Amino acid sequence: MTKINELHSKWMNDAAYSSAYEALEEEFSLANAVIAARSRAGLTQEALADRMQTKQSVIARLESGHVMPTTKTLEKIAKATGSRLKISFEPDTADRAL
Amino acid sequence: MTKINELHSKWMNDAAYSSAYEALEEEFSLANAVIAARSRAGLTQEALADRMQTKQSVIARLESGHVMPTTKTLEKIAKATGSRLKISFEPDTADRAL
DNA sequence: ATGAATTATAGCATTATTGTTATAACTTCA
DNA sequence: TGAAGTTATAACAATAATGCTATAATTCAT
Repeated sequence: MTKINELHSKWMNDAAYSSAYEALEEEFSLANAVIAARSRAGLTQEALADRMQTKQSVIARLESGHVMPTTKTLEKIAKATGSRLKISFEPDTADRAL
Repeated sequence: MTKINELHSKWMNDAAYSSAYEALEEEFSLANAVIAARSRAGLTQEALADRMQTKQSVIARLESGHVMPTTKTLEKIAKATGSRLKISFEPDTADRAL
């Protein structure tokens, strides 16, 4: 049981997820990106941790926004959630469409 | 003298910059992103280091691609180069335009 | 070629993230 | 309510990034 799709839809309009979406501080926004990636993949913290060969507490810590993770960790998250990590520095003054 | 704009144009078609642009490994691509951001800002490694309150060797190390920097460091780079750091996990299977 | 400027490497101390275990808090469901 | 499942916190060791100094290697201009 415990259909992960149900969990997904639950997460989509629930506590951590939606609240994280409001705050837009970089640090917090990164935590949100992690949560979003995991949510998309339909994984629990523990399941994601397993795929990353680490522990659930590590994921919780990342999603808490209390650490500034290394890009190595971000890469692992990307791979484990079936996503591609994109890091870029966008010029501040650039006034292009997207 | 030593107009940084000249340096910029020099970098634009030179060694590190263009060669880094070819290799597309994530790790190396990140180093490239750092180089590109610094290049756009028209800063030397030392000038960037100063703005980041660190040392030239640190920047060189980052651009060498031998470390997986923390997001804290990436944020500093963004601020110092007048850019905005963007980190995202893009779904692998997503087949959208951009 | 000489010298100045810029970048690359090395080594070590410091600091922060990560690994790990344990446990609490919270939610959902029977 | 009670149990299972999920997430949050704490504490500490291990690991890796960062800070720093010194110096080599490159590049560029004169």
